[in-house]
Amino acid sequence: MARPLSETARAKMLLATQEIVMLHGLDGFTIDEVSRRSGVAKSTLYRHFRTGDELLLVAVDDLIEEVDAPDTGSLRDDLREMLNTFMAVAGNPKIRQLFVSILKRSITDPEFAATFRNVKEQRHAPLRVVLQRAMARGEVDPSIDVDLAMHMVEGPFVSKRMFADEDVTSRDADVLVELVVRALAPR
Amino acid sequence: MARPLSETARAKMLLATQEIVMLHGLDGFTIDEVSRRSGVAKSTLYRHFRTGDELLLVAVDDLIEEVDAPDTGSLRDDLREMLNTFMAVAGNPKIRQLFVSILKRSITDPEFAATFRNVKEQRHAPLRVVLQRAMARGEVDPSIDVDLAMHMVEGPFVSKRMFADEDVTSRDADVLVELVVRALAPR
Amino acid sequence: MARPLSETARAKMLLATQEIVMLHGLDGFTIDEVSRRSGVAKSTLYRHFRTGDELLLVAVDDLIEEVDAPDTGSLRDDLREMLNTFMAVAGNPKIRQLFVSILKRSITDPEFAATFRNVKEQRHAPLRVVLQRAMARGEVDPSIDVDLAMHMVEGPFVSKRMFADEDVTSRDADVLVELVVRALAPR
Amino acid sequence: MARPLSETARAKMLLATQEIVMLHGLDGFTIDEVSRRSGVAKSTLYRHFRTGDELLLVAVDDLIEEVDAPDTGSLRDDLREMLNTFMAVAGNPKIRQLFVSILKRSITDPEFAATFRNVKEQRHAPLRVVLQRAMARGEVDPSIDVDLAMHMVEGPFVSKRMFADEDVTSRDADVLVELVVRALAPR
DNA sequence: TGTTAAGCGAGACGGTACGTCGCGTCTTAAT
DNA sequence: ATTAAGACGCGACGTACCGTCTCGCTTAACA
Repeated sequence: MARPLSETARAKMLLATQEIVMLHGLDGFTIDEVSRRSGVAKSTLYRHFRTGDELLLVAVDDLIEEVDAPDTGSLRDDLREMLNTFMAVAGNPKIRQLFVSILKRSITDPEFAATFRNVKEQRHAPLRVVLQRAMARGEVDPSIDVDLAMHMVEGPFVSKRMFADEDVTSRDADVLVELVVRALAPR
Repeated sequence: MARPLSETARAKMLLATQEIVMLHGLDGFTIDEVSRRSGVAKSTLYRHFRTGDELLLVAVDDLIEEVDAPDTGSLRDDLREMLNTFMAVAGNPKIRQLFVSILKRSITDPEFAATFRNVKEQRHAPLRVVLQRAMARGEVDPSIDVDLAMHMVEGPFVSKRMFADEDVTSRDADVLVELVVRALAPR
Repeated sequence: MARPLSETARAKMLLATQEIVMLHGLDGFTIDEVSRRSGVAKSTLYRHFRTGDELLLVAVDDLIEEVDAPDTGSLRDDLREMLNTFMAVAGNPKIRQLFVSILKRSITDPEFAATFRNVKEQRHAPLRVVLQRAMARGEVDPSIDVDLAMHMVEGPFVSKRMFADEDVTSRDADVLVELVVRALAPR
Repeated sequence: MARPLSETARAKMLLATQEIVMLHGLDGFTIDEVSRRSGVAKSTLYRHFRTGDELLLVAVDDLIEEVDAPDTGSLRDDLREMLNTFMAVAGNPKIRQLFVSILKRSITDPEFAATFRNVKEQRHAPLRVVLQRAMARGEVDPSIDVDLAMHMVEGPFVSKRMFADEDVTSRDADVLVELVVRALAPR
C-alpha cells in the first residue's frame, strides 16, 4: 500500500558522495553536505542507509574498478605489473586518506568492518590467483599458506607507502619484488 | 621574557588524555572533555598543542614504553622477539584504532605528519639496529637498503594485523620470520 | 514546505530573556544563559534571531505595555500625564541601561536599527496624537512640523534623565511642560 | 627604592586607544589590542587604570578640544553657533557610537559615571555661560533654572540626532532655536 | 479508480564539540 | 619595583554536524 524507496534518490546520494570525496576528501563528507549537494532530504538518507558510513562505503566500492590478474608466465613479472597498478592508485593522497578513514571506521564498527572485509577480498582476488598459478608452476614453495604469501607481497609496499608515507620508486619496487620472489621460492 | 608554558598544565592534559583513551576509547577523546577532566582551560590546551590530535599523539607516545633492540646473535631469534612484542601491543584493538586515527590525521596535516614521523623513527630504531648487526654478521645481504629491509620485516605483519585485521598466530609469525630471513640472506 | 519555526521555542526564549534581565540585569544576559535557562538549543536561538541583541529587543518590547494617548482637552495636562508615565519607567536604572544598550547596538547595525525604529515609532504614536489634537484645538502653531514638536517635548526630559542621568522631579516636569507649551503656542 | 609609574607607558596607551577608537570604532577597543598596539604590557595597563573603560574615558576626553562660548550679543545667534558646532561633531557616527558606549558604561559603573560627569560638565560650561549672559541681557526669564534651560536647548537636538538617529538640517536647527528662544523669553 | 500509507524535500529541533576571543590575574626575566 | 611578554583559568561567542522530528506534497499499491 505504501511506496518503495526511490532508486533515483539513492543514485543521487551515491553520486554526490563520490563527488564530495573526490573533490574535497573524506573530511568534506558530511550527511548535511550530501543532502545539500544531492537535493535528497536527510530523512530520506537515513531511510536508505543506517549511517553515513554505510553510504560512504557503498559509494566508494561503487567507484573502484575491477583489476584482472596478469598472466605473464613469470611470478616476478606478474608481481611487477600488479604493484605498478597498486602504486599508481596508492600514490594519490586522497585515496590514501580515504582508505585510512575507512580502515579507522572499520575498527570501531564491526558491521562496517564486515562490509569492508568483502570489499578487501574482492581486491585481493587477483593477487591470490597470481600466487596460485606461480605455485602450480613451481615458482612458489607449495607449503606456504597463500594468505601469508599475499601479506608477504603486499606488506612491504603497504608499510612503505601507507604507513611510512614514503614514495615507492620503481627501483624500490624492483628490489622488493626480487626479495619477495626469493622468499617464496622453493628451497 | 614571558612566562613559560606550564609543565603542570601539560602533565595534567597528558594524564587526562591517557585516562580518557584508556577508559572510553578514542571516541571519548574530546578537547572539551580533556579540559573538563584536567581542569586545564581549552585556551591553554591550544597554546600547548596545535590540535587535539597533536595532544593525542604526544600522550600516546608518552604511554608506550621504549623497547631495547634484542641481541641474541641470530637474526631469526632477534626478529621473533621483536615481533612478539609488536604483536602483543598490536593485539589490543584500542591501540590499533588509535594508531589508525593518528595515521589518518598525518595524511591530511603535514605538520602533524612531521611529528608523527619522529615518533615512528624512535619506534623503528631497534629494528634498524637488529638489521645492521645482522648485516655485520653476514646474515643479511649488505647491498640491501636498510629501510627497505625494515619494510620487508614489518610489512607482512602490519598488512595482516592492521589492514586485514586478522590475528597473527605465533605459527604465522614463525613462518613470516623464516621467509623474511630467506629473503634477506646473501645469495 | 519545511517545518516552521517553533512558537514554543520562541516563547521559551523570550520568557528566559525577560527573567534574566529582570533578575540579574543586562550583564546577566548571555546567549548561553538564555539557552541554558530556556532549554532551547543555541542553534535554534540563532535560527530565530540574528543576534542576541535582536532577541533582547523583542523580549523587552514584549515586556512594555502599550500606553494610550490621554485626552484631557488641554495640551498642558496631556503632556503632564504622558511625561509622568515616561518618568516612572525611565526612573528604573535597569530600563535605562537596557535602552542605552539597544541604542548602542542600533548605531552599529543598520538592520537592528530598522527594527528598533519600528519599536520607537510605536512608542511615539500617542505623543504624536496628543500634539495633533492640540494643533486642531489651536493650542499649537500649525506651521510647526510635528516631528520637531515631538523632539521639543521629549528632548529636555531625555537629556536630563538619560544623558545627564539626573532625576526629574515633578517640579522640573511642570516647569519643562510650561516652557514647551509656550514654545509651541501660536504667536 | 621603588619606581614611579612610567609616563611613557601611559602616553603610549592613550595614543593607542585613540588610534583604535578612530580607526576601528569602540568595538575594536580591547585591553589586549591596546597592549598589542602600544607595546605596553597588560599588567602595566592595570597598574595605571582600574579598568579598560577608565583608560578609554581618559583617552577620549584628551581627544576633544575645548570650545569657547560665543558672544554675539544675541541668544539666537549664540545658540545657532554652538549648535552648529555640536551638529558637526554629532554628525559623525563613530563619535555617536563612542558617546553612547560611554553612556552605557556609566550606567553600570558608578565610579565611571562620576568621571564621565566631570567631562560632561566641562562640555556644558560654554552653554551655561551663554544662557547666563542672555539672562543678564533680559533675553531669558530669570526665574528659570539654568540647568533646566540647558536641557531645553540641548534636548531637542539630542533627541533627534542621538535617539531618533535622524539628521538635523540647518532648517531644523533654525526652527528649534527659534522655538527655544520663545520658550525661554520673559513673559 | 479512488484511497491511503509511505516516501519525499525541506529544514527546525535539542545536543555537543569546535576553535577563537577577551577578561583580569599571575609568573618570568630584564631593567 | 616596574616593565614587556605572554601563559593562566574562565566563560561567551557563533558555527557545524549529528540523528530525530515535523511539515505539506507526491506517488504507487491496494481495494
